[in-house]
Amino acid sequence: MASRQRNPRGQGERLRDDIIEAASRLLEDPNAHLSLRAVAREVGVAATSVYLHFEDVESLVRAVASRRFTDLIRAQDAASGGIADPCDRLRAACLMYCEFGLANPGHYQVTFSSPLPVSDDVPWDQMPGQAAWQHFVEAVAPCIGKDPSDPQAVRTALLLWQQLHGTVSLRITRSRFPWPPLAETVTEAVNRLTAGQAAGGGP
Amino acid sequence: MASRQRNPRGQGERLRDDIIEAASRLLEDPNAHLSLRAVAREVGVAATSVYLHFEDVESLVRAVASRRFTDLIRAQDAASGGIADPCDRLRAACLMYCEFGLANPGHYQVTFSSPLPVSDDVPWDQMPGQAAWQHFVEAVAPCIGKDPSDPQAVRTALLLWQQLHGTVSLRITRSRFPWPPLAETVTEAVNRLTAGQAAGGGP
DNA sequence: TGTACATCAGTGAACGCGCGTTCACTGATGTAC
DNA sequence: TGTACATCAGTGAACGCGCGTTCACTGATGTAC
Repeated sequence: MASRQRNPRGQGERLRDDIIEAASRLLEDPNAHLSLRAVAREVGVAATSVYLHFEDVESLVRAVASRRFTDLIRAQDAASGGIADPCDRLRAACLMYCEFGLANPGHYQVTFSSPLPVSDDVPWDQMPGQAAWQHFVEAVAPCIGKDPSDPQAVRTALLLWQQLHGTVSLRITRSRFPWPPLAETVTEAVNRLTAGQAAGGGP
Repeated sequence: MASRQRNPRGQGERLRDDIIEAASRLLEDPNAHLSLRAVAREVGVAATSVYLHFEDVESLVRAVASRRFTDLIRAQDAASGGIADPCDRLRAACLMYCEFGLANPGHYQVTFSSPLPVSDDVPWDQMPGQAAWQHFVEAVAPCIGKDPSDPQAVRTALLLWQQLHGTVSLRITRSRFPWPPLAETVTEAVNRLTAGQAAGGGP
């Protein structure tokens, strides 16, 4: 904790990085209440030093969330990389989404379940999760034979996202419920929600 | 706040009720952190008096959650009461679930999004939400022509619950997302998730 | 009818703790002249 | 080559606050004899 030594001149930004990673570590615990002083302690630095890089705890949390979002995108790409069939790819990506969330419940809460404090004047398309959402729509579209800009692709992606989020979120907070195997649930959800969409008509 | 007067002899349990309702009021605000002292202040009572009825904040939260669950069941019944067609009934109940959650985001978080602190030896079927879940399965079953005990009815109910929870939870925490009208989403979700289930085969 | 005692429904002061935030300070490393 | 100054990367003491928890106490209402 106290073992940290001062960065050399010109490398002051490195503390910023250390703070984000320390906060991230503390947020691994779901139901953790992140405090500025706890983060400073974790880094091995005076409490006041956090102010040098972050205005408040909220902007720090936002920075953590942003990093974990890129992790998620990367994990999804890795999981669906070698798969040819677009629906198989989609199923793999969805399963990975859930597995990722359940393996990192604390970070999942930060990225999705918490209100993600963002000032009111930040437009939607500049928010942390925007890139991940776009990425997901692009994974859904080919499975139902649509263009990512097609409203039907967007609607299907929305339903799927809601389903996956519900799946992860409920399994985290209601761990005592007799849940069926994850892969089974995800496969069935994807099948039902994409069924009949390729033809062009609703159910 | 200080206007409260002592209950008459034999009516000591009334304070318990007041505490639950005060806590409930404070929990209307999502992202509120409930504190014992704040509850006591809200009731108009000394901080120590809360200990007379609750061991800690967690058991108090559990009591609040339990009440809000019965509200939810009642609201669903009210919404789907006069409807004959079982699928129309189900859609109405689902829509009410979402509307209820979005109208009371704080209470929704307490009942579903928080880990609902319950000691490890309480079996699932004695947990606060169990009755609501059973009730929901019974609403889903007739729409797909199954018995509530049929595994397929349970599976469908599970997917629907996950879908609804995802819908509510994401709309609460990601209010800036360009969400489509709620009724549209719910209708489409129910249709897709129940489609083809009556016949007896999966997709 | 009187009185001692028990019970009930709370109160109020005090404690130590971690928190966010402020303020003036420090000490190493560069830069101008 | 020396020296004054500026900048950088932090530090450390202090503040007031709300919190959970403890402890002994209070004062009205009943009950036994």
